Amino acid sequence: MREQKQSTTTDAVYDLLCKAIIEQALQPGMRLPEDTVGEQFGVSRTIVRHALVRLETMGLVVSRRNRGAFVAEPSLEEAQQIFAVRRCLETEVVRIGVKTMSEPDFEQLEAHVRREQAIKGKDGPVSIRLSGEFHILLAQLSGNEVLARYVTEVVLRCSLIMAMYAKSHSSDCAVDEHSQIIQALRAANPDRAISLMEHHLGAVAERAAFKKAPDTVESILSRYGKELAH
Amino acid sequence: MREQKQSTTTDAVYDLLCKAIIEQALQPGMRLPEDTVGEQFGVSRTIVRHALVRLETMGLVVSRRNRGAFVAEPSLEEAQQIFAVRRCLETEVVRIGVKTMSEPDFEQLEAHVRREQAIKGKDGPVSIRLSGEFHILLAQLSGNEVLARYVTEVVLRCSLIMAMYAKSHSSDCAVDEHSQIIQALRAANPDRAISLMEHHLGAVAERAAFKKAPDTVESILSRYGKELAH
DNA sequence: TGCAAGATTTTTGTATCCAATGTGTGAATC
DNA sequence: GATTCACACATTGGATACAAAAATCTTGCA
Repeated sequence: MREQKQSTTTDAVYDLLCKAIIEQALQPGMRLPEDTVGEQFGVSRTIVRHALVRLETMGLVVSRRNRGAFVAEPSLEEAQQIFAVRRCLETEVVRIGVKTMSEPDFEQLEAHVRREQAIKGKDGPVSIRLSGEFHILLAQLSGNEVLARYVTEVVLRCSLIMAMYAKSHSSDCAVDEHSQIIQALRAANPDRAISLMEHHLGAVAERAAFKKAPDTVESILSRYGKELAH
Repeated sequence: MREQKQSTTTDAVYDLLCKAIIEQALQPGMRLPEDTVGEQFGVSRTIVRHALVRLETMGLVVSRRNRGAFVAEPSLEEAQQIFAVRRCLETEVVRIGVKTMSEPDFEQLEAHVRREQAIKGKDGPVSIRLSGEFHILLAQLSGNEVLARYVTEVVLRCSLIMAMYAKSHSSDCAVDEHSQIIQALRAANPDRAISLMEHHLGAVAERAAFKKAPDTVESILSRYGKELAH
């Protein structure tokens, strides 16, 4: 999910936490006490803190002073903003992609889509993660590493949003759309690739925007529950 | 430059280092030993490390394992990539801005431009910083906080790039262009605003791309100097 | 019984300490 | 005299320890 150079302990903890959040093992609003996490992974708080700092700058956790870190609970407004940025960035990805990508890249993407199809409908959270990783891979293959980093960030945050708001991630059409995007890229058809991407992201955003009620109320209550309950 | 809520010591150190790098007080390639920085600011290495982690995720410093942190020296290729992302993001800023921004926002921007004009030509590094802060302010006024955060990042990195590659930052035209962008926004003319922004960033990127020789060779030599000198 | 104020406990913020790794210098050998 | 190896030094990676702040629990009082 990240660069492989010389992974330090911090990187490992970061990756694990990241994955756990995306796969909803750690749910939005959940507290992340430093020593609890540290004990679980067998590392000291120092490491955990570093990982949490990185997760915070990414927007996957928020931390309040002297209160600790919590898994982020993006509001609907924030979600809209993230989707807007994502649309903007990914449009750029395909714009570059049609010019720079070649056959091996397409094959790599298709291999990924096959993996998505294999797990389709079986494991929701993993399905969401794989779906996101398609976009991350696409961004990486564009060759612009800076762009890829930002896309990685917004995609991860979108995964969190989907986990929060989309009741059941019906990823059926999504996988198909991924294939179509690859085809448009292979055909070096920028307009079609861009419009497909826009449509695809629009669909994803809509799925998120409508099914909001149940999970959200609960998670908000979990924050203010003490005051409201009395 | 960042959120004001409850700034911890780490935030303060981060801000100072950030500013120092942007204003070229800390030049590209310069080492940042943790305890040296810590002594200067009167804090322990722990704090400095956290600040450095954040600066690294932002791309302003790079750190090599067991070697320490260095002020980043973006390559020309990296610079191109950053500019591409910046163009993409800032285009989105004005696209949103023409729809959401109102008179008070324009006045705030104009006030900033006046500050830019006041210092024009006097203090190069500060001029670069102010020039960048115009774009950051613009992004913040767009209302999309996520977008604003990314714009902040790329603008800061661009400032570093300008510091490295642009021999003398002739900000004369830049300030004018800022004013023109405000006018286009006020006239709610998206096409003109976007094209102005594109042109403006294109000009900035070009200034960076052409004047590369002297500073770069020097800074590269400073890294490999030991081997080459013998 | 309900509220409030203080004490306790938990958890973060920060500093210091030890170990591991990389760098540079210097001596020994070819 | 040049090259290579080894040892000492400096600096980071990581863990532990201490202090401060927040949350919780308890107890006293109305």
